[in-house]
Amino acid sequence: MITEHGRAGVEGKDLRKAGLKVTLPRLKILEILEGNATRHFSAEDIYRTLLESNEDIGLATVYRVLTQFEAAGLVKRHYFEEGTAVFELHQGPHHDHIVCLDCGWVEEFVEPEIEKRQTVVAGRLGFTIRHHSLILYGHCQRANCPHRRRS
Amino acid sequence: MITEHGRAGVEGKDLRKAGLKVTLPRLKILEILEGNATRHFSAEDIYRTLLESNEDIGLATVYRVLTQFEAAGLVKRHYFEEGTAVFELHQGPHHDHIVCLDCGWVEEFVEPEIEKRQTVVAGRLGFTIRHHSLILYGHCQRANCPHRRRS
DNA sequence: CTAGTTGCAAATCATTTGCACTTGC
DNA sequence: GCAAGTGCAAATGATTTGCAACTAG
Repeated sequence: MITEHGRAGVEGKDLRKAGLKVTLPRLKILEILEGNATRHFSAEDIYRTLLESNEDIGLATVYRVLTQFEAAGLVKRHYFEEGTAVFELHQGPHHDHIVCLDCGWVEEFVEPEIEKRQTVVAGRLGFTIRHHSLILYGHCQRANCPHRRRS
Repeated sequence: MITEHGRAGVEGKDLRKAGLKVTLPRLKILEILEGNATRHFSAEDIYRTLLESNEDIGLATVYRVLTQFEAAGLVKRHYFEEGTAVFELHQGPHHDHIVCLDCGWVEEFVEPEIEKRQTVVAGRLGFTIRHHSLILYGHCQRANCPHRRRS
């Protein structure tokens, strides 16, 4: 169950393990989340992709499934600055994100020193960290990125 | 114009400087934002406080004013995980936040090494950073914090 | 069989907008 | 006086929920 991307794929058995029935909508949504180029989707993104594949799955189901996946730990939900939640398959180690303000492209990264310092800071302030959200916003250099100006 | 908190207060002249008329709603909202204990508010928080002070100011105005303040650089808008935006007077140097999952208490902190590493990471990935959002979520140790259990 | 799922429409929540009525300068 | 500002109600956009019909196990 190692996919061609070198990532462990998620499938039926994982759903069952999470106490969820293996249904077509769930499998299709998982399939999309496994994504090729992109690994970060809004509910709307997924819904649109399903429509394009001529799947008859409602937007409400997409939301319900994603929320259940999140509860089961299969998916992570992020709140980037565009106001709509973004979902990502929760596999591999923890990482943070950098988002391109021009084209929406998302890169993942890990910086151990940053992680470490977060714990130190929290301790200094008398907090016990449960999780965190670090998102960098900037401009990427991808060829197809439209360098739109924004203030 | 140094307040008793040792922070430079924002007042009428700052509004004018931003090209905004000095009106009662704007002054009242500024006053709330200057806050004592708390410095982070949702639009609803501010609206509620206004009602308690028997001010006849609509929620729509609160949103409009906060958005204008943000555009003028007087206020910063944050997206914490509760789905509603949080506003903070934009004074003093940049800082990040740590939020208590139990009581919603917000602390600010600065960690130069983290800031520095962010720039390095961005460079490594070919991004130019415009801004970032680092929020730690955990449990504080304040006496009045209700240590509610969550998963 | 039957509890868990789904699609659809209606409901909710946060935030924005249209409009006629004020008010600062 | 008049453009800018405001209150209220209605509109919007994202997400959730009620419910009757439908399937996985």
